[in-house]
Parts: sequence; C-alpha cells; structure tokens
Amino acid sequence: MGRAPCCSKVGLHRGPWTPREDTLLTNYIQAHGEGHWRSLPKKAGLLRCGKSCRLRWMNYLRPDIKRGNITPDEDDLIIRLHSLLGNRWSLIAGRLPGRTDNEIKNYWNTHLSKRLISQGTDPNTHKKLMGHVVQETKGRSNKKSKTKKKAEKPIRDYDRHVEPEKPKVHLPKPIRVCSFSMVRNYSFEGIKNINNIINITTCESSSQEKGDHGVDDVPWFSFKEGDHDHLANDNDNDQCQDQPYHDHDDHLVINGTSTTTTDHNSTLEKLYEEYLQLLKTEEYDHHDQVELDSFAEPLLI
DNA sequence: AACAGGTTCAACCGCCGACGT
DNA sequence: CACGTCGGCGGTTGAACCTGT
Repeated sequence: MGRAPCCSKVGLHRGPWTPREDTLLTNYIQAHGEGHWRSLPKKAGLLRCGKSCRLRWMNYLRPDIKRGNITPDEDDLIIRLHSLLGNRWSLIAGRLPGRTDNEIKNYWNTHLSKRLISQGTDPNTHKKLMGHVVQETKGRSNKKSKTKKKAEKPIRDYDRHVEPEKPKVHLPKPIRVCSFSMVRNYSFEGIKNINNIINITTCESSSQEKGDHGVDDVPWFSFKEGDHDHLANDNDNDQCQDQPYHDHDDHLVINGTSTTTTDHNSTLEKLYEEYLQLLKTEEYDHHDQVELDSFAEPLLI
C-alpha cells in the first residue's frame, strides 16, 4: 500500500491558513468542485499539500458548516451516538448537520468526556464508574461562573459565523460503506438495531442540507428499495458480498443473511434506553451478556 | 502587570481501504 | 496479484487564549 507524501515536502506552507489561501481554495472549489485534492493545490495556486487543502475545506471553508454553540440537544445526540459508535467521529458528524468530525472530536475531548466523568460515567464505555464521587466539573466553565465579567471571546476562525439553531438530525454525507466493518458478520439482532438507528437518524432528512458531495438524501445505511446503489457507491450494479442490499421481496441481505426491513418505528432513544436497561438489570446474567454483545457488537465493531 | 497552569481548537500525522493499472 | 495513488479517518500536537493568583 503506497503512502502519499504529505506536507513534509519541502516548499509547502504549513500551519494556520491565511485569508488569501482561504480565498484561493474557496474560489477554486467553487469553480471546479471538490475532489482531486492532490492536484488541486497546484491548480489553485496554493503552496499546500492536498491533504491540507481538503482538511481546510472540510473543517472550515465549506459553506454549510455551522460552528460553535453546540446545543444541549446536539450534546445529547453526540453522547448517544458515541455510546453506540465509539470514536467514529465522521459517522457521528454525519448525523449532525453542519458539524465536522474534527469539531465533534474536539468537543468530545474537551467537554463531553469530562462531563461524563464528572457525572460518574466512563466516557469510553458509557458505563457507570465504580466508586465515583460526583464532583464539580473542573475547567473553564466553572471558572467562568466565578468571574464577575465574562471576558470577550477572542476572534478566531471558530467565531466567524455562529448560527445557533436547533439541531436537525440528518442523513450523512456518503461514505464508502463497503469498507465499513459494521456490515460484516451481523447477528440478526444487530441488523434490526441498525434499522432502528436508521430510523431515528433519518427522520428529519427532509431538512438536510446539501452534503459535501452535493448529494441529497444519500443515507449512511439506506435500506430502502433500490438504495443499495448508494451503498455500493461507485459500483454500478453488482452487489458486493459484504454490502447490504435488498432482494426483490424487500428483504435486506447482508452476508447472505436475509431479513425484513419493515420494523422502522423504534427510535434510537428507545434502543438506547433498552440497552441501558439491559445493562442495569439485576437478572442480567452471562447468557444475557452474550445476547447483549451480539445486540451491540454490530454497532460498535 | 506578570506569571503559571489549564483549555480550546486548527492543523498535522500516520494509517487504512478502495481503486486503478 | 502486486503495487502505487488517493481520499478519508482518528489520534495527537502546539499555539493562542483564558483564568486565577
């Protein structure tokens, strides 16, 4: 597997982007579209590596990006999605319109993980910590509350456009599903639970903003009739063995296993509650553990 | 005012899988 | 099948900033 040479190449700019570089990149992408990151810097007149350009565009310059002011609803959704998906920031970001994986990752590391710890929850496992003593969250937020007057925030990239608005759960940008390990080795329960996730995360898709590829309504996992083309991404018609698809009876087929997709009524909240209930249940024995693992495994692996 | 320590977040690094040849 | 390229991802870093003393 070849390794792309990157910014270490001599002669390329590194570090913070200048307004001029931003303009050049934005103008080029507006004129020619995204992609071909490797050749983009040269064509755009930038002394940056392609990766750096892509990162700058994806995490900051994209017009649909919403920055700052993560709402409590978004907080909650991030925590729930993290409990199911782990550190799959791009997938989590895909469910939050205008949020980038980098922003969510940063937010998790600086806010949410600390908050969970302070609430006695292990941010990695989302299980209650043993022997936890609830204590005040250490950090700036508490310090701020002691401050007489809140200092004015510095003007950073972060603050250029702040649009607090109610989060809309939306369909994520299309990804290469074929490589996504969740589709492998499902148990039947796991498949049903993924359907539950699909249900909650697509319920407001009508308000979805344009994806970064300019494709609307391309689901993360679309199990609707005919949508397997999206899952196959660039594959024209052949159904990859590892990819879920529908047969003619609207049965989902994953790794040769077929099931129905009619049960789309449960919400992620319900799923999550049930999962937590199972964890808390006194009668939760080893057998249940095995079942629960098969329940959650497809979501976590 | 100066300093130390903590926090934030943009950017970089290194790895991986898909894909083309 | 092997190899190289590309796009994408998660982890990490470090400069800029904030707060308390």
